[in-house]
Amino acid sequence: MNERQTSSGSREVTSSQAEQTRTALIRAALNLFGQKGFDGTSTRDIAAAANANIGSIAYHFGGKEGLRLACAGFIVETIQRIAGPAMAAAAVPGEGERGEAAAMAQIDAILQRMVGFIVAEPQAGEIVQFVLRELSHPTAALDAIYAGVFEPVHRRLCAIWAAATGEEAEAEETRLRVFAIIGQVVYFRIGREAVLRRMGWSSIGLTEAARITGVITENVHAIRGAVKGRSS
Amino acid sequence: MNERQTSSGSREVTSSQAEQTRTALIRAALNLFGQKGFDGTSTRDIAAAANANIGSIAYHFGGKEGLRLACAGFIVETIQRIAGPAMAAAAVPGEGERGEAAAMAQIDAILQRMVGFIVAEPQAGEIVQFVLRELSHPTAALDAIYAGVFEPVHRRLCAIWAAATGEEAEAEETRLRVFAIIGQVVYFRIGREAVLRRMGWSSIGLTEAARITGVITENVHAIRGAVKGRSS
DNA sequence: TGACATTAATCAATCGTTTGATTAAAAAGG
DNA sequence: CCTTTTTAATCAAACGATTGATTAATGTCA
Repeated sequence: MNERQTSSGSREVTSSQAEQTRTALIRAALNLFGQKGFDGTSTRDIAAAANANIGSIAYHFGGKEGLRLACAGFIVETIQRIAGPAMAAAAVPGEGERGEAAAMAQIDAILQRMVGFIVAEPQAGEIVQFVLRELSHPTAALDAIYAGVFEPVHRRLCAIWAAATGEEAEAEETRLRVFAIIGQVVYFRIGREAVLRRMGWSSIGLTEAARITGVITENVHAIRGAVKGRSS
Repeated sequence: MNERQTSSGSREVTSSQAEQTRTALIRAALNLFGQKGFDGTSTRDIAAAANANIGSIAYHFGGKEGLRLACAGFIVETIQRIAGPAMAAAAVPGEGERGEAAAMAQIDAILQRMVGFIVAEPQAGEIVQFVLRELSHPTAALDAIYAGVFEPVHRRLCAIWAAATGEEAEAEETRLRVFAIIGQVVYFRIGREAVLRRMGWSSIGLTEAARITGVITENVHAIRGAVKGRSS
């Protein structure tokens, strides 16, 4: 009942009217859920923001809960699309110090991307907010996001960190270390309001993001140095 | 209408019946707000959990919004009470390397306390959750929490960090650095669900908190070393 | 007694969902 | 090729339930 027909051959592949309605609802819901929370958002607001009818939500997604799950799917697709390239294997340039330096350079690039996206990007704010709410109140939507984003990204970062330090990628310590590094980035979004007030900033744009990236990059390099120098 | 009487002299100082109702409502609200969010919590649930009548909320706090503000006040009092001693001036034992080592030792102690409280303490979870929700959706309650907790704690940490590194306490870089350090701790609460799944943990107790503290402490020491060694 | 506190009942408003009618387009039949 | 039938999609309207707030009556102490 919910699935669009994919029947005979000669049919317009590009967004049917129904597809437009679906994506409009998802976009609106993602925005409102992130901004006012799931419970704080009414289906009427979503429908109005999407220029769709209230009944469309039940028709296309089975209800408000189904729409939330669809938002999670949209997020997974989006993140995989924009974060995939930066996380790619980078054709491991070799073992030894050459490889370590290359891995560290990749970490720098990823950090810059992460800060730019998570902290500064305005259009990504709704996604981050949505995920943060899911993290503090897990539903089935989090399962999809964890499996599609958190798990693969964290695992990849652990591998790169291992390549940069010589540690074991899946060691408990490495996994915790990577979480701590991610935390440095993410907190500037979670604690955004506190950061703005304490720093006297009115917003976090490119300039402020660059300052944040500088400090965090310096931190990560220091940590890497300590971990590496520990073996001696 | 909202204020409790503080009338004649010979009155039992210990919790009057009204005072009990007030604190019961605040405790219940704090718990439920943190668990299900402000919009997700009904005044009926709060009253039921506090064994009080629905009307009591309007009577004592003027409404649901007033109760949220009262929760913020309760949080400020609580944090100041349990975090105050650890943050205290520690009677600065002197300048030079002696002072730096002492400051670093105090940072270690504070880190351990912070992780233990923010990440592991179950009864503090509701407070953290409440604050996190306020951070992502600021109301007047956040103003109280920022002024009573965030600002003084962050400022104090900056001062201690300055004493441990020789940097300037209120420099932009120092403030950002302290935020990054706090972020390492806080993320293990925000991303709790993701951490649990990735680490294969079923909960974060004393054992897990100790592992986290170990990694973060190592990180902070590495960062301090890099910042100090930079001047050469 | 009189001010404070609690209670049950009720209010209008809003919630998510469901309904039946309507439209447009594709499928089927000859 | 034209007609008939079926299906997908949207819409306005209304549903029952729940929301925060208010009220008037009652209870409770000093």
